[in-house]
Amino acid sequence: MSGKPSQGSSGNRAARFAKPAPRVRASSGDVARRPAAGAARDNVSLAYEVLRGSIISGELPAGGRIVERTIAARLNLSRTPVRSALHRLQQEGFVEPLGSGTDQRLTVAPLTQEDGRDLFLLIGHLEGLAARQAAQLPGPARQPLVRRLRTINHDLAIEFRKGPGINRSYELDEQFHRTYVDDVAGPRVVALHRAIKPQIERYARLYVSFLLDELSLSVREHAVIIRAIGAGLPAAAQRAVETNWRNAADRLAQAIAEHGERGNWHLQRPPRDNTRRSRSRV
Amino acid sequence: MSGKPSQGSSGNRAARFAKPAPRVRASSGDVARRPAAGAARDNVSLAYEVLRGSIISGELPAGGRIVERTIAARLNLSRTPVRSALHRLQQEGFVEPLGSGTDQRLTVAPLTQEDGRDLFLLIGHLEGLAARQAAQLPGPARQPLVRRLRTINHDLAIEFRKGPGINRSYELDEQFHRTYVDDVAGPRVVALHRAIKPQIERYARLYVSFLLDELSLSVREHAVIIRAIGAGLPAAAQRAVETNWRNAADRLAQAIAEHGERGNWHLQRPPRDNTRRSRSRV
DNA sequence: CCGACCGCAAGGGTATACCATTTTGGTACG
DNA sequence: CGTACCAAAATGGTATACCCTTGCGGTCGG
Repeated sequence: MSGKPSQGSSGNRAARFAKPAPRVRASSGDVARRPAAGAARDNVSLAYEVLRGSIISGELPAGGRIVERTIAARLNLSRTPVRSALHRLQQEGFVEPLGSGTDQRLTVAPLTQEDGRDLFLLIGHLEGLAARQAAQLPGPARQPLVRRLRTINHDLAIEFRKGPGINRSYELDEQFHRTYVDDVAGPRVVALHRAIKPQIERYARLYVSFLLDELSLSVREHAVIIRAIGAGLPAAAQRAVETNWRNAADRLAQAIAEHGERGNWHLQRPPRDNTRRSRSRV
Repeated sequence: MSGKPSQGSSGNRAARFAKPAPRVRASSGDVARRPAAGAARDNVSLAYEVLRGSIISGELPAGGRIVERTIAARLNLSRTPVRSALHRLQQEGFVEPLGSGTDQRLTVAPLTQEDGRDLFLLIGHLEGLAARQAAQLPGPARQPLVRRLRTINHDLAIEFRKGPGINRSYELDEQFHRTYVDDVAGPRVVALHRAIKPQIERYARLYVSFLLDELSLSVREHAVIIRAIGAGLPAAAQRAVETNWRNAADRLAQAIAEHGERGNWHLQRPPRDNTRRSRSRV
């Protein structure tokens, strides 16, 4: 996730207009120089994805301020799509308003022990619902699913035996859970899951060591999940998934307690905005 | 609001560069007549609430098209806040895009059997999480909660004995569930609940008779919930709540099966009586 | 020396103008 | 009479200019 993804790649036509210095002065007049107004259909998605990625990766530090204009300039977009993206991120919980009521100063949501716990539990229950429904599928539809789950969990186990192959483990775990959620849950649950789950990665990245520990234990718990789904036991499947996540939540809470929280202490400032200098006049 | 003097710029490309307008700095003459620019702080909230209310009440029919400009005109706002509100509603599921891929035509989300079921189950599991946490509260904090729940459920029972006092029953049921969610669940769960729960009312309004039937049965199920929370049994509390909602979901599915779905006939055009005839030329 | 006032800049909200795309309805041609 | 093409309008996306509130720092008076 390099800092400047704006140019080229993925057909972003809007970026074709390189404008490093947003010193827009001269002609407020008109459109003549505007690159493309309604060109790209998904500039808002672009902004959304870039921002989300930056938050997840930690490039935008937890607790740090987020400024529409700055982001817009960085992405070479206007504030409008950026604003939309920020609203969405706010609703999903990646970003949260800081100031008092009327003032909507945005910040990157901090990573706290309590929030982490809520988050993990929430995901656990979302996935619990999916697992229950998976176990209720008719046999013919259930068996392929179970097979896929088994394969993934098997790979996960192998990954651990191979040693500290870090990243792939996380991805496999994610894939495991996604498998029974995306295929069987209703669109609402899937959408919710897709919106919320990535936030777990924020915590995961910070406490990798603990996470890995947790993951290796998960292999066993996954087996329980698979068995319950395979046997068509909804309650057991749900319980197994929820337990899996509850354990993870406990682990995370412990890790945070030891390592401290991030971003809960609002002091961050990117060194970039040191434009204070010009003020000495008056 | 119909005084729209600015004749569309549809065809006059030539006239565009009649105005170089290199200055425009000091005198903002042509814009000054605007009544209130940043006057109200929460026009977007206003739009959001009005729209949500209209959707819930059925004033905006399920499956009907939603048009930014129309709404904006109706509310005497510009498209910007309306757009924000619509995005939010879309994310929450009140509104959904219809057209093909790139085209983002918005419609009021239809009420289908499947969606209704998913919705009820989802809420059930969300509240199940809350109930579990409620049962895990320390005794001193749990008892007042239990007392409140008992009172509400008691009122609900009375309401039924009084006869067909319709609306209050629904409200009491809602209050019952809100009581253990808002007080004990984490902010994430509460926010989610607040965003999603109102959508249930859309279904409730359509199938009132079935809902009332269901509600009268709920009194007994609520008692089970109260007992479980009071006794501090997380698993039982969770199960009771989920069962409550699962039953409701079954009832709803049955009701929809009998009465038919609303808004699923994907055919544009709610009323056709509108002003269409500006096209008289040609 | 400390506290209150003033003023500027920062930052989010709103209105508006423009654009691209898709839909639609009509007309002309087969 | 049906179909294909064309033009207008409908509709959502984007950029931009302006507004208002708030926070912060400096200056001035007690």
